[in-house]
Amino acid sequence: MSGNRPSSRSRILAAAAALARDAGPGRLSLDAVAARAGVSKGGLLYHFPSKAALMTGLVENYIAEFEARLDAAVTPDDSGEALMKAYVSLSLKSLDEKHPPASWIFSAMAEDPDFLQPVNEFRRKLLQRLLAGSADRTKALMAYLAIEGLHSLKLFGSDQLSGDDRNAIDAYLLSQSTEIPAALRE
Amino acid sequence: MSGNRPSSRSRILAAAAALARDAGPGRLSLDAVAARAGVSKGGLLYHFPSKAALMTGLVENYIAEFEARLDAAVTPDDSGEALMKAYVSLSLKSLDEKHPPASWIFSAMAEDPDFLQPVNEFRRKLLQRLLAGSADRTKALMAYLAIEGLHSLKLFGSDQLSGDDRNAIDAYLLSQSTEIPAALRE
DNA sequence: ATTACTGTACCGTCTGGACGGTAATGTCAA
DNA sequence: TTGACATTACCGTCCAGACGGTACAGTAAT
Repeated sequence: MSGNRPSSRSRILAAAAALARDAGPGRLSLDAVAARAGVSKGGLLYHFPSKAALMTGLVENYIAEFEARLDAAVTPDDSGEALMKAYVSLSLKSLDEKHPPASWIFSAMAEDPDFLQPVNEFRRKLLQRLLAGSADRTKALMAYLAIEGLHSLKLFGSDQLSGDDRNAIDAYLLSQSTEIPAALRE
Repeated sequence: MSGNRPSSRSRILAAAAALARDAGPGRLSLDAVAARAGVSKGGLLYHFPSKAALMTGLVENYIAEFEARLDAAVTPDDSGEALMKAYVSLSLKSLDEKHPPASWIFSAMAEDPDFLQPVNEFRRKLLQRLLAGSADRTKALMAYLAIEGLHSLKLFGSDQLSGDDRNAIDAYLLSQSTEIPAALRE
């Protein structure tokens, strides 16, 4: 779907994401995005004929990128647990990136919650795969939910966790996803 | 701060929350809120002189209500673990209510992320109390994060968890928060 | 007289989006 | 080789509508 143009289209997407982060989710106007991307409004509308199309583009871009990163980390020797490990470390790592998580989500949500449907479906399937390959379903679920919680905290800009606590959780999550016997703990 | 008027003020708050849920976070206009609350726009602005005041009202109302429910469930025999137990069961229960979580959060976020600062601070203090009274800090953190994750899923309208999985998580979380020795599991 | 509104009219700003250009590049037949 | 047309990738302007907020006159209960 997405071509190999490094230029305007992807610059617009990046500008939209950055703007949602910096200016607040409700300030994501086409004018502002165009200005930030160094494109005229007409130019923006050429690539994304409506604001809805921009949002869809953001969503699809996010899913594609996440999927690619996950696939790159796992390679089809897919041992079930390997996927979980990749997911955990990828998610944890993405939390600390300079453009942390998908803050444009709020903009999409504000525009219309339905835009997130593809994301939800993608995550649903992912969780399915994660659970299918896990020795302890409840533990896997807990790990998934905890990561979701970490993302949520970050997304809402809260500063609830101390660095030590965050490290402890990271270590716990990573160790959980690597254990082989799943019966001898502590 | 909030008085004992059962009438317009609280009706407006309820209408705003309902509208954010039904019409989408971005459709929360003063006109729409006034109409839904059965109040004229002038009347709305009498109680909340600006949209910002409305948002602040929503936030304060939420915190006050949550705090009251938590206090009601725990009574100052505060055994540390008792608070965690109350928090877990209260959170789990609130997930299944007909007006599930605070969906107006997205509206506040869209308006200005700073509106959520009081919420974040409240949660931060709560987490501190939760962790202070816990035997196993990492476990407590995991429980908190998992609940956060559950809320996040609900908030984003995703349908990722099957009923069985949700039940398993509920049971696990509840059992975790009730255990006394914290060493014999399974 | 004060409180708690209702109702109407209005204003300035912002926003999505439609629209009409236009310059550069490519395609293709004569 | 050249002229005719098509496509791509934009630019800049304009507009109708929505929105937050103001102003103010009126009303009904306390």
